[in-house]
Amino acid sequence: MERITQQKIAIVAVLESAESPLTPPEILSRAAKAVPRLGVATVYRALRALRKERKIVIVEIPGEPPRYETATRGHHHHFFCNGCRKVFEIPDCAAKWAELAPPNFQVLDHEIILYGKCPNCQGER
Amino acid sequence: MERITQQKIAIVAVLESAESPLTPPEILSRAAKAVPRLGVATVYRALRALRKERKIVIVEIPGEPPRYETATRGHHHHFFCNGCRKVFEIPDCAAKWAELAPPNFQVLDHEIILYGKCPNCQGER
DNA sequence: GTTGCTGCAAAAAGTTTGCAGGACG
DNA sequence: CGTCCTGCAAACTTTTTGCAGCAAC
Repeated sequence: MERITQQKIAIVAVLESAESPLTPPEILSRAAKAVPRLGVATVYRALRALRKERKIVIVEIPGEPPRYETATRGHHHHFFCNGCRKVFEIPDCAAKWAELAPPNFQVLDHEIILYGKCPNCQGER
Repeated sequence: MERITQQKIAIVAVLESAESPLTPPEILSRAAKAVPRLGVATVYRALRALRKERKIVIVEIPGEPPRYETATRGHHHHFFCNGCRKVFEIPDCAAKWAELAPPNFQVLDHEIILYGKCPNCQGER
C-alpha cells in the first residue's frame, strides 16, 4: 500500500540526523542534497504519509511554523528559546495532567510547551 | 496613538460575549452584525492592535486555526474536545512546570493543552 | 506491467499590504 | 482638520491538488 521511495528515505534520514525539529522548507533543502529534483509538494505529501504511519510527529509551537521530528524519541515535550528561537527537547513528563481538567472531562492526551532562555541565550536581549 | 473605533469596539464585544475562543472568520461574521461593511483586513489589523495592547490573547492549538479570546480571564489553559472540536477553559494552573526543564534553562512562560472528550461527546465516535 | 509516487505548475487557504477616502480626537 | 483607520483589491505565504511521466513492487 505504502511504497518506500528515495524521497521518503531521504526525508526520514534528514529528520533522524536533525538536532531539533525542522520546518518543511528546512527539510526540503536538506533532503534535496540526496534527491536533487525534490519538490515542495513531495515533501508535504511525504510528511503527511509518514505522519499517518506514525514514523514522524508534528511539533507545533504557537507563533512558529510547524516543525517535524522522528517518532522514535518517545513521549516528551518541548522548550522554545525566546532568544535563538530554537526548539529543545524536554526529556520526561512526570505528571497527572488529567487532574487539571474539570470534572466529567475525559483527558486522552496533553501538550506542554515551556518558553524561556536556553543556556546560551541567558543574559542577552 | 491608538484610536477607539467602532470596529475594535465590535470585535472586543464579540470576544467578551463568546463562550469560547473564536477564529478570525467567526469574529468577522459576528462583528459584521454591528459593523456591516467590516472587512477581513480590518479584523486582522484590529486583532494585532488589540493583542499589542494586551486586550486580547491568541489561542493556538496544534492542527487548529488560531483563535482569540479576551485577556480578562487571567492565567488559564485549554481543553480541546476531539469530538465537537470546541475549546474549553481550564480554570487554574497549579504548577511548578519550571522543574521539567533541563538544568540551566530559564523558564519564563508555559503552555498546556489537554485533549479528550467533553461531557457531551463521551461515548460517541 | 500495474499502480502509486514524483515534479511541476496552478489553485486554495490564510494573512498582509497599498492606497484613496472616511472617521476619530 | 490632521492623521490614523477602514474597505477593497491585490500581493504574499504556506499548503494542497491536477496531471503526465517515472519508479517501486
